[in-house]
Amino acid sequence: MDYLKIEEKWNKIWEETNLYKFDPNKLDKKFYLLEMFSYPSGASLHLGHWWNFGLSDSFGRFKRLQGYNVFQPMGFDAFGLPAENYAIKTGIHPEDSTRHNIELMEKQLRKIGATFNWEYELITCNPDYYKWTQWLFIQLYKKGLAYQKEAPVNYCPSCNTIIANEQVVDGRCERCDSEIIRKNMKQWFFKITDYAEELLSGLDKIDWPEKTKALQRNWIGKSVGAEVDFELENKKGKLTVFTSRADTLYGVTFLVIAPEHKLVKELVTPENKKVVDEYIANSIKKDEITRTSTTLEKTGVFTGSYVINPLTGEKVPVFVADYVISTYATGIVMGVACHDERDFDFAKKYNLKTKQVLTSKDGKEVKMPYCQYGKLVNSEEFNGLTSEEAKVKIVEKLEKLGKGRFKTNYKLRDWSVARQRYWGCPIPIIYCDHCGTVPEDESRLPVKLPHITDYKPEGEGPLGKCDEYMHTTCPKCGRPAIREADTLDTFVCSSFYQLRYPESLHNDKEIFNRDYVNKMLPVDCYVGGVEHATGHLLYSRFITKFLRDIGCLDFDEPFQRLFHQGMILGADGKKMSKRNTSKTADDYVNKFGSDALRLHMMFSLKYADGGIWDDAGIVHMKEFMERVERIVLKWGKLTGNVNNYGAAEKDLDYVLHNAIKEVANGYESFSFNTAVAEYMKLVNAMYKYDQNCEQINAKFAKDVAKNLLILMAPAAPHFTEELWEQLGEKYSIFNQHYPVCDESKIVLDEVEIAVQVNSKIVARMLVPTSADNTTILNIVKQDDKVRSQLDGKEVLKEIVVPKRLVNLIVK
RNA sequence: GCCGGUGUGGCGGAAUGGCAGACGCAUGGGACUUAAAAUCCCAAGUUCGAAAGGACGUGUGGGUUCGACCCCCACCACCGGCACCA
Repeated sequence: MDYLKIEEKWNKIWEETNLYKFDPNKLDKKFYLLEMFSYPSGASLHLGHWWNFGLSDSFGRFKRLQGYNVFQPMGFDAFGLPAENYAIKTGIHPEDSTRHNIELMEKQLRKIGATFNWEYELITCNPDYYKWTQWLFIQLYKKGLAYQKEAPVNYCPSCNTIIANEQVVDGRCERCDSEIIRKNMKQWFFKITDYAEELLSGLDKIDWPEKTKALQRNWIGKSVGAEVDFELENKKGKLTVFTSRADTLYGVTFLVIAPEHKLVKELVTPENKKVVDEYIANSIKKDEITRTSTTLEKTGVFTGSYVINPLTGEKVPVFVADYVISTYATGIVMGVACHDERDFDFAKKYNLKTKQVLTSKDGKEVKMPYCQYGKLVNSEEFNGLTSEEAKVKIVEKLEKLGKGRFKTNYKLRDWSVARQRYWGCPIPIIYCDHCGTVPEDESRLPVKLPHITDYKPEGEGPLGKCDEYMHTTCPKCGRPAIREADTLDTFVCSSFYQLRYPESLHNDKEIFNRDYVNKMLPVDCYVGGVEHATGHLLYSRFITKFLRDIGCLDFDEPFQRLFHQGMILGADGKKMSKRNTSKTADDYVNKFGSDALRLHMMFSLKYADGGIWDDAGIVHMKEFMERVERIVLKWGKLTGNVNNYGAAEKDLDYVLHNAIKEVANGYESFSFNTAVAEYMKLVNAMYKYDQNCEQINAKFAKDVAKNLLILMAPAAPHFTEELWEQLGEKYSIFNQHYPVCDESKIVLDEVEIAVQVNSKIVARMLVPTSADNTTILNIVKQDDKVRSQLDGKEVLKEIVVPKRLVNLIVK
């Protein structure tokens, strides 16, 4: 078989006959399968793309055979730094290079022969798409969820832009590996923190890998505790701390405030000012150099001020120390030297007072610092309570005194969305001298990104240099006004694309139709890498919940099921790239065909784990296909009139129906390797039957051959379609229905059981599958070998595991 | 440090608590052939044994169970994430 020819042939026919067209009117059995769309980077498609798109496509084809109306759209996340950096490197305008790359990638993606619904293609840099990105921004702005504030941001001096927390890896830029600087800048944020609790609790109702849920939980970082107010000693005012260990409140011997905290200035007494200023200057510098080191010794300086413990009335000194983070909770921490590791180190270093307020629950002596829960001591009326009890009782008392309250904190920060770059979605905000900050009028959307030539990033949005873009009129008062020069983080663009896909064709009136989106979503299965766990996957959930709250849709979660593929790696164990693969996907396709490549990928590595690419087996996959071809063509054209259904037929039927069951299980769980193994087992059994039967039951054999083709269709689409035609069957194999497993065929009449006496196997025998436990025991006990083992001894206990094993325990 | 995951032959990898290593690669052998290629078949965890057969085997140590790769406890190694989060 000429694989290249048949691939070309069927790709063409499938396209011309619209075989995979999604029917928007048949939604009762729709299946929305989505693969994370990709950046149109300049490189040509490599094996990793085949791995990602080809294999999830096989899953889609399997669902199609099961009778689902599969919706599997494809598109491009076309804005953003990679596309722009590539453009800067090559000197070609981002728009031109992006369009060119999309064209190139699209052509190659089509070659995979995947059943993508290209007619729904989305490209995020198209005005008819980013119109809705801007619309979304405006809705968030109207609800107060898009806002500007002066905030410390991660600034990459090489890319000349602010980047999100998620894009900082070990204090470095994930793109260019430069050291990140912390800077205070006026920035646009989305208030994702408003949804922290729901983003957390929603995880319980979706079918996602535990790993990913754990990552998000960790990232959201819920911490239940209390706020406690400490009055200043000699002045009016108070310092509020957050603690999850209110049970240790009686043990507070100092307070620590973050160097960047606003109140530091007020706390510093004149005689301490010089030291404190120096310390702050130092720690801010340290921030830039080694922010992430946890082994760093705890340092700090005394401010000169004291506060009063609200319960004990004790005077407590206040320190500035950079082990306290200004952006988490209140930025002030109570120091309990005896019951916190860090506070202990700090107190020891500066010779501060310590006070033990906890002992172990069982009264054993404890070693300092004792950080576990225990029993309270030195805590007045709370003595004797457990930590768990005291955490509640103490805060209740503080509430009565008006000096504290229960409080829950989250590590999650608001989402920084502005980028000082050119190639992104323009922020639809206008600054008017009379009206202030005004969102663009929705009727004037999209705010088009101008085609400019000087797009090099220089710390401020390059759009600022484009007068025609910047100067506009205020949508409120009509007077001249200035536009926002920044563009949006691409994660904004990709936070709702799954909602827009179903209607990308025809709805230019609204972001999507409410009824229709409710029927099409959530996405039934979302496939993509785990690297987006705390980025895209969290943002999409947030935006979905927001759109629900403003009445655009009625569901809570965008992706019902999520599956992460593993990554396919080069010979050096590193991410696949041109450098570490000597052969491209095209090389393999040309030599063995795309079906063989796909089958080999499915079989040789676990989809969930990935691993190092090894092409050694691919030639054998081609041989396997030839093996299939020979037997299928032989059996499919048999004309004998033997109608016997004997032991051989029964055996083969067993293998077939077992395969029907296991192949389905394999696809459902993305265990493609075991699905392919089942094909091989079935083919082996067919050859055996072919050899061992003098006369072949032609009708039966034909049926097995056809079933094999249908089972294999998702894994080798062109190949099976061609054979299907050669058998004279009607176009197309993908209109067939996945065979039904006849359970009765995979139950054997007789089953071998092992008889154990005291856990030692003494005999093996055949018993009817239908026999119940009593019958089996009777048969067993009559057996000579068993009787001799029992030797008249009394049976204490009989265990019968149907179909497998009998165990007699004797005295 | 905390959270999550993984650990099975020379290799990729299978096993609702029930004959561990399916299926395949690499390996060895056989049939067909003048020969080779192609094709088809067989063997194969380790170890002792000529063989029949036995012993040991799923990172380590315990436990539950008639029975554990699988469940529980402790530990080790590797991978991933978070990391001074109060």
